[in-house]
Amino acid sequence: MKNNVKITRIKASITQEQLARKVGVTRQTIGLIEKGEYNPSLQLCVAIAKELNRTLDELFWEVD
Amino acid sequence: MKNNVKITRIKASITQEQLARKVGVTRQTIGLIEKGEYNPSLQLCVAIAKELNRTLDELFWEVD
DNA sequence: ACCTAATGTAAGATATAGTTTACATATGCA
DNA sequence: TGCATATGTAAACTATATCTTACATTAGGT
Repeated sequence: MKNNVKITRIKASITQEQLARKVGVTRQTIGLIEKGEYNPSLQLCVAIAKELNRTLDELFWEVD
Repeated sequence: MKNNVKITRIKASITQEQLARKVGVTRQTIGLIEKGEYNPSLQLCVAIAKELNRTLDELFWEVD
């Protein structure tokens, strides 16, 4: 479940905590997704993408 | 959780059962995803997209 | 009308995403 | 050095995606 969330979030200059609040999950959940240790729900992926002004493909499609 | 899975699957001329087997879930799961009643995992979305020769965005991004 | 394949749907069980709480560590700044 | 913010991580809990089994319905073909 590798993805571009971490690099994109850092470019956007927001913390895990801020992103988590915006998309309605906890900081830990964002941390685990960034590490690729979770298989997040589609709904959450969409929320994260919108918050970071990206699309699903940009964050989650064929990373690596 | 509206999406383009059903229309894309039908265009590809395969049944729910066939798609389900290919991506490793049951027919019921595909049926509920097509109805928009599930919030599928990213992993499953990716598997479905690849099987239907589409990307995440084409099947799940800003449908409607 | 009959038969078959495809789909809709529902109840109970299981796996795992996501939460909560808590503590440790790293980093920048006064 | 000391403090505050950001992040890593872990255990126990809760919510829900997904499975299993089962039956009903629909549509196409003969």
